[in-house]
Amino acid sequence: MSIDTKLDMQEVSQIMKLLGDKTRLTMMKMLQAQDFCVCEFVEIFNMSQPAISQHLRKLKDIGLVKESRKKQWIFYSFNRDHDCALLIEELLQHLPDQKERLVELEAQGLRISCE
Amino acid sequence: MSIDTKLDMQEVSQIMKLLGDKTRLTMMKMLQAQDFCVCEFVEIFNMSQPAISQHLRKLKDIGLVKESRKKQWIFYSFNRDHDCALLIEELLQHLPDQKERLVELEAQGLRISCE
DNA sequence: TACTTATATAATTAAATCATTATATACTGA
DNA sequence: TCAGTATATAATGATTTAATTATATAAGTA
Repeated sequence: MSIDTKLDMQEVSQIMKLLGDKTRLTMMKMLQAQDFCVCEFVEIFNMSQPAISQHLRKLKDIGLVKESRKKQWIFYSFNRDHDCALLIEELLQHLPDQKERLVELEAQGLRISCE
Repeated sequence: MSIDTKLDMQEVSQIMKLLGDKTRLTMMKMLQAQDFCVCEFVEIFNMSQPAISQHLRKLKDIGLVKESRKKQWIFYSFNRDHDCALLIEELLQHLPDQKERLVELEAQGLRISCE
């Protein structure tokens, strides 16, 4: 049932703690589908920019997301190389996709496309 | 990939928050294999009885465990009827079994058997 | 270079969390 | 009924968490 050799209790509980916040859990669900930059999340969650930055930092510190700069924006992506990536992806499968949030963002013309 | 129709973000994040504590996560892993009573957990985790009771209460309040009295003991069991039971069981599969803890408990003669 | 936009960090505060001690409740058996 | 054991609840305090405001850094552009 698990491809990973068994994971560490300590590590998994820390990750669960991070996913125990609705904002971060939703972020991860969205990042499973595509990358987002900070300012998009600010709009999506209607939350202050530092609050968003701090959530992303926690996710980054524990290795669940990676960041990469593109032009003036910093995009965050799901880190599928993480030890617990499989566990997390399984978990996220149980959650509703957040399409409406993306649709709304696009409707407001706030989607950042960068290529 | 999921049998459950999609779960609620709010509910899942609350559950993840509960599993974000190493003691509770370990409890759930152990309860996946068999039932335990409070005093066994007190020994296993080497923690005060009220601390254990309060962890179990949180798990019970959110519906992850059920309790049943047997003689003077109260046994806790994994509630497989919970909405999120499947998700949780999947998650727990990734964790190492806690056999050593049980072995140690038995070695100390502190396992409560009740039938 | 100076201005604007995007993001990060620091300081602060309110609320939540977790363990402890003290106490109450409930069952068992003499 | 009383004593002992098992468990729950309440009160308290230390620590952590998550948001805010203020400020710093870095890139883009006129």
